[in-house]
Amino acid sequence: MTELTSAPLTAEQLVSQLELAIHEHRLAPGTKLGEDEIASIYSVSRTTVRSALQALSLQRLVEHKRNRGAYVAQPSLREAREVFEARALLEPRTAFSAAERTTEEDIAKLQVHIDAEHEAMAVGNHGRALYLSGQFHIEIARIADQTTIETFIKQLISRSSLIVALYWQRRTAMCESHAHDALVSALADQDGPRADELMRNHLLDLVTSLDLRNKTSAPLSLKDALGQ
Amino acid sequence: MTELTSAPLTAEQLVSQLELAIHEHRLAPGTKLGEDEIASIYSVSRTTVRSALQALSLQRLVEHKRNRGAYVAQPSLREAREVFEARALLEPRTAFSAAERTTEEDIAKLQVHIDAEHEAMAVGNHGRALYLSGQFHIEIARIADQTTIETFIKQLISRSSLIVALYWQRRTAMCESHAHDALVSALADQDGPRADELMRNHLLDLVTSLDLRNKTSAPLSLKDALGQ
DNA sequence: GTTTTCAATATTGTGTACAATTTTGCGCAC
DNA sequence: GTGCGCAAAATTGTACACAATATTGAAAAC
Repeated sequence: MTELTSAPLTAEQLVSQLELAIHEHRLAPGTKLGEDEIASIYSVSRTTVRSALQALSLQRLVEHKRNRGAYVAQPSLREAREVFEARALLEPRTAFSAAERTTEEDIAKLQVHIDAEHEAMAVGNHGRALYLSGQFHIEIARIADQTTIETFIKQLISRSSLIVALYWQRRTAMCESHAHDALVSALADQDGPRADELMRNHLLDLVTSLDLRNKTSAPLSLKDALGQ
Repeated sequence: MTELTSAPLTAEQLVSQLELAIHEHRLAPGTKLGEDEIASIYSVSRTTVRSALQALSLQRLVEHKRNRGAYVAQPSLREAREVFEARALLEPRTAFSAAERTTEEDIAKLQVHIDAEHEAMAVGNHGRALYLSGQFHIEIARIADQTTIETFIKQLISRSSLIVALYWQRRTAMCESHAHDALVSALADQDGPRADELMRNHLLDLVTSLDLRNKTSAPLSLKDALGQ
C-alpha cells in the first residue's frame, strides 16, 4: 500500500517513511537508526539514508551523536514545554485566520479527517489516530494559507508526537476529538474569535494531559537512560 | 580573520560561512551555488558542500532545483509577507517574556550589540549592519530562554535578510536603530507589555519600509527573471 | 574473582568514481 | 537568415571504497 514501483526510494521519500513511522509510534524515542540497517531495509544506498537522517536531524526528530549514530529523538521536559509554548503562540491565531477563509470544501475535507480519526480509534490503532490528529492541525494551517507558519507547525506536531510517546499519562484514553469537532464547527461558521479560543483551550488540554513535572529526567525505562 | 587553522572546514562551519555571506549580502539572491566551485573555494570535498547546501535548503535560504543546482533563494512577495506575519506572531510575545527575565549582563550585551551596529553603519558597511541588526532580534529570543522559538526566529531573520535584499525601498537610509534602543530600555525596566508593544511596532515599521505591493512578480532585474 | 588493558569488530565519517540529467554549441535543413 | 535537432560538455545525483572512531570481547594482572 505504501509503494507500488520497485524503483529505489529517493531521500525525500525515505524521510516521509521514517517521519510517518515516528508519528505513528512504530519507532519509539531512543531507537537506534543504524545506517546500514535502514539502507538494507529500503534497498537504498547509505548515501540516501544519511541524507534523510540529516534532514530529520535538522527537524529535531532524530538526534545525531558523533561517531555513534542517529537515534529517534527523546525530547527533554524543557523541550516539551517549549514546543507547546511555541504552538500556543502560532496555532490559535492561525485558526483565527483559517476561520475567515474556510470554504465548504475545506469543511468536507476536515470532516473526512475526523471520521478517519474516529475510525482509527475504533479499530484501536492509536498510532494512526495520533497521526491523523496531528494532520488535523496541519490542515488548519493549510486553510489559513500560511505555508511558512504551516512548516513550523508541521515540525512542532512531529515533535509533539515524540512528546506524547514519552510523557503521556493515561495510556488507554486517547485524545477526545470533540475539540476537533468544535473547531470544525467554528470554522464552518467562519467565527475567528471562537476558533482562536477553542484552539487555545485545546492546546491547554493537551498540555495538562501530559506529565510534564520534572520528577526525574528519566525518559522511559532504565534501559533507555543507560542506553545513551 | 575568519580562520586560523588549515584543517578542512566541517559541513557545519561551511553552513555558517555561507549563512553569513548571505546575511551580509555578499551573496545576492539568485546567485548560483555550484558544488564544485564552492568545494574548490573552501578546499573541501563535494560531499561536505552537498551536506551544507541541504541544510541551507531546509532553512529556505537556498533553493534546490533538481539536476540544475542550488541557488540563493529569492523569496516571492507572498513568502515575504508570510515571513513577517510569522515574526509578528512570535517576536512580540517573545520580547515580553525576555523583558521579565532580563539581567544586567544581558543589557550590557545588547548595548555592545547596538554599538557595533552604529559602528558598522558609520563605516558604511551596510551588510554588516544588517547582520548585526538581525542578531539583536535573536539575542532577545535567547534572553527569553526559548530555544525552540529562537530557532524559528533565526530562520525568519535569515529569510528577512533575503527579503530586504530584494524589496528594500530606500537604498540609502538603513534601518534606524532607535527602535532597538527603545527595546533595550524596556527590557532594562523589565517592562513586558512595553517590550511587546515596541517589538510589534518595530516589525510594522520594517514591513512598511519594504515594497511588498504586487506590481509584477519581478524580483530584481530582467536578467534575474530570465536567469532562472 | 574483579579489574584493566589491548586487540578485534562494527559503525560512522569522508572522499572519490561512476551514472543520469541538463545545458550548450554546432551543424544542417528549410 | 532563422529554427530545429543532435551531439558534446558540464553539472548534479548516486553508489562505493577507504579512513577514523567507538564498542565489544577476551586475556592477563592484581
